[in-house]
This record gives sequence, structure tokens and C-alpha cells, in this order.
Amino acid sequence: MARPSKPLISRETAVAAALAVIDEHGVAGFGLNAVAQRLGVKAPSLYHHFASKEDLLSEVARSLLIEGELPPFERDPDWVEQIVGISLSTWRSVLRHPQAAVLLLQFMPMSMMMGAYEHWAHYLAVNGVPSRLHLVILDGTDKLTFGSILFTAQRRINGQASITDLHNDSLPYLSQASAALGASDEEMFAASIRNYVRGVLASDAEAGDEEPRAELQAPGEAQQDTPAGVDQRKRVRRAR
Amino acid sequence: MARPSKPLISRETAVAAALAVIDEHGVAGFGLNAVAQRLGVKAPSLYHHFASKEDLLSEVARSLLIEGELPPFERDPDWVEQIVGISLSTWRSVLRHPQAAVLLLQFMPMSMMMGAYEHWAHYLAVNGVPSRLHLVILDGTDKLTFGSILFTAQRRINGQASITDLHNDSLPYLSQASAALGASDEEMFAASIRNYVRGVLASDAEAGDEEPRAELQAPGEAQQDTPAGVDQRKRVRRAR
DNA sequence: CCCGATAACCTATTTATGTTAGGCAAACAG
DNA sequence: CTGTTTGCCTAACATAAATAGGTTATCGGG
Repeated sequence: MARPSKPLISRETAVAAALAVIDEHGVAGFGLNAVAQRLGVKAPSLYHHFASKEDLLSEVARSLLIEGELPPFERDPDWVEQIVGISLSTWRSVLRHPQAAVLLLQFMPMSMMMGAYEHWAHYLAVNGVPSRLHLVILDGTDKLTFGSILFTAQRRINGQASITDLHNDSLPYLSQASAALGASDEEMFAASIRNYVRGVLASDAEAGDEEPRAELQAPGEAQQDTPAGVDQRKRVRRAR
Repeated sequence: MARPSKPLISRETAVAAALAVIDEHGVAGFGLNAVAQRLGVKAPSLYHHFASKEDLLSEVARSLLIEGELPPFERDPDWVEQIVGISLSTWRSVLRHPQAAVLLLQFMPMSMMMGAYEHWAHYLAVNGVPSRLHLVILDGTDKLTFGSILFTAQRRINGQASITDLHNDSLPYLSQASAALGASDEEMFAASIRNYVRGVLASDAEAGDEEPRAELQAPGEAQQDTPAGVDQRKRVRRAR
């Protein structure tokens, strides 16, 4: 075959095909051959559109996150729920493709994240959250979000039931905990974000009562070589 | 060469060699050839000890976690700090090998995690935490821990500075947030665990005023949350 | 002590896949 | 109309996982 009237490949269609292959066979079973076949094309032709396999996978990763809805810079008494809602939106979006979720780790578009962080920091400032809490909130919710996504994705890939649906006589405490809870993965995740942000606010309010609410970390005295499992908290923040 | 007097390969030495290769070249640059060379051996010989490359990598993943200890079943007024301390211990342990951290995702030993969860649920019950909160606490802290590990590992691999050391004029809000914080990765992580658990307790206290609540100080001696027929001997289990 | 079975390594080969090189015909620009 | 570019192709290469089969040392039962 020579040059076709209309191109058979575009970056978009190739990314879609790649995502379909990953959905079906996983990242491990992913190959340029399968992608090409799905496009009615031979594998080397993909190199006219992507520099390498990594380039293609990187684009797939980005496609998982593209619907970056960010909140407007307005005062919102329910700003915590804004955070919960958008985190949940990301959670749902990525978990439509559990097999591809792991790509986010390797190909996380850092510039995109920085932009989002800047936006959120601005949003938090508008809503009266002191700037010393911004990174604590953003960093924590992000790690919670992607930690939950990656864990949940892996569990779904393995065909394991949710940890909230556990019945195992050899794990009595855990089974009771599961029975006492009764929540879906999604509810668990949303609650975890909410709990985290509340915890940040509660801790800060508590610290502010006792101290001049200056900083999260006592000045000076570099920490180093602390043995594992040792309470490092004393210098950081004391809660009664 | 034929069969040597003393075996040149054992699963343990092979895992150590594999980890060394990954530390140096990353998971992408990892190959059986490099592992074999480090052992003074040819690659196919590894198949006498491992069923496949995945088998070897799975063992490497497990080796990253086997240093994690679990707390004894005793009352501990600072049980939150126990959780923080052990999470931090895991965090430090895995991040000694940032390049290998991603293996935890694919080869997370589920049985091991279930056992640890059971232990923790028991521990929380002993400390008067109502069972409806057990999974919320365990699941959330775990996701925070591994989310933080994976993010931090990736950032260190990419040679990027911590988000807490940010100076960028095009990101004014974020820069201010960073400047107002001044905490290390490790402190940020420990604080996030602490904040999360506190948030769970605060939310629960707020939600149900008629139901039993988790107390930090002195819950009743009766353990209404103990399932029947459970061996409560005190022990410290080593994951393996 | 002997000998078959097994263990532990080897070399050679197969297979799969990412990638590069070079060719050909349609499209397009001037 | 013509030269260049585009978009695909086939062929070939490099690497790496995995298998097959050979060789020798160790071990256990008679």
C-alpha cells in the first residue's frame, strides 16, 4: 500500500486504539502491533506519529486526566465539598480504565499538576484558608486520590472484591469492621478526602489555640537519622 | 561450566542482585542479563530458581516491605502515633529504593496486607475505636502511605525538587504556600497521616452523638468490639 | 562403594517486540 | 506540470524473555 487518500492514523485515533488495547490486555500485554492492527495499519507506521512507545503511552496517560474542571475563584462556604467533588470526578474518570491507571505514575504530566495546584491555592486563598495549609491540603488530597485510584484499579484488575465486602472467618476483626461499615469504594474515597481536609483544619485550629499559630514546624534543629517508628511529633506540633 | 560445588545462585542473592540492578538502572532498564552478570552467571540459569521474570520481581517487591512491624495488642493512649510511626517506617523503608517502589503496585502481596489489616483492626478494637471506623482508618492511611511513597519516589527518580521547595514567579500562590510551610517530605507525610486519622475521629464525633465514640484517653475496659472466639495473645508479627 | 536421579550450571535456539532503513505512490504546493 | 512532502509499506536489526538440551557435580538408596 502507498499513501492513502485520507490518513489512517492520527495521534488521537492512535491514543484511542492504544487505550482500547490496554483496556483489553493490560499494560503488560500492550504492544504496537496490537495498536496498529486495530487501526488497520502496520506497526512501524506509528513512528510517523509518535517518537516511541513511551511517547504513545504518555499521551494515553494524559488522556485519562483531560477534563480538568477547576472551580471558579469565588467564595464558597462548601469549598471542602468542591475539593471532594472534583477529586471524586478524577477518581471516576481514571477508574473507567483500571488497566491504564498505572500509567499515571510514570507519565504524570508535572506541568499540568503545577498549574492545577496554583489554581487550587488561589481558590483556597479566596476562601480564607491560610496559605500555610494550602500545600498540606493539596498534597494530601492528591496522594489520597491517586493512592486510592491505583489501589482500587489494581484490585479490580485482580478481580478481587472490595475490602468493604469481606467475609472471612480467619479474619474476624476485619470481617466485623467490614460488616460495620457498609460503604462502596466510591463512598469510602469521598469520605476519606472529606476526613482528611477536616483533619487538617481541626489540627490547625487546635494548634492555633495553644501557640501563636505561627508554623507547622519548629524552627532550627534539623532532623536526621531518626530510628524507625519513633515519635517525631514533639518538635512539630503538640496536641493535648 | 557444569554444576558447581556450591550453588552460585539462591533466591535471596538473586533478589538482592535484582534490587541492585533496579536501584541503578530503574525498572525499565532491568533485565535478567544484568542480574545474572552481577551473580557471575548466565541469564537462563535464573530459571532454575524463578519461574519467570515476574516471579523474581514479585520477590523483590516483597523484600521492600518485610521490615514492617506491627504493634502489640496493648492499650496505648498514643495509638494514633503508633499508626503514624509505623506508616512512616514503611515510607522510609520503601523509599530507600525509589526505583523499585512502583513494583509494589503490581506485586502487592494481598494476603500479607489482609493479615496486617486484621492485626490493625484488632489493635484498634483494643484501643476502643469503634469497628465502624476501622476500615476507614486502615484503608485511608494505607492509600495515603502508598500514594505518598509512589509520588515521592517518582519525583526523586525524575530529580525534581520537593513541592515544598518551590520558587517560581509564574506560580505566585503556590510559591507563597510553599514558603509559608517549610516542611520536609517526611514531615509532610507524617502530618498527613495524623491529620487524616484526626479527621476521621472528628467527623465521627460530629456525626453520631448518641453512638459510642472513639476516645483517645481511657475507653471502658469492656471490649464490645471483640469478635467471639479470638485468640488475644499478645504478639508482634513480622510480615513475611 | 556404586549408580541412578536430581540439581545447577552451560550453550544454542526460538519467539516476540521495539525500532530503524529505505521504498513507493498519492497528495500538495508553486 | 513538476518537485517535494506525506503516509504508508516491507525488510531488517537489536534486544530480551523463555525453552531445549547438554554436561557435570552432588546426593541418597542399595
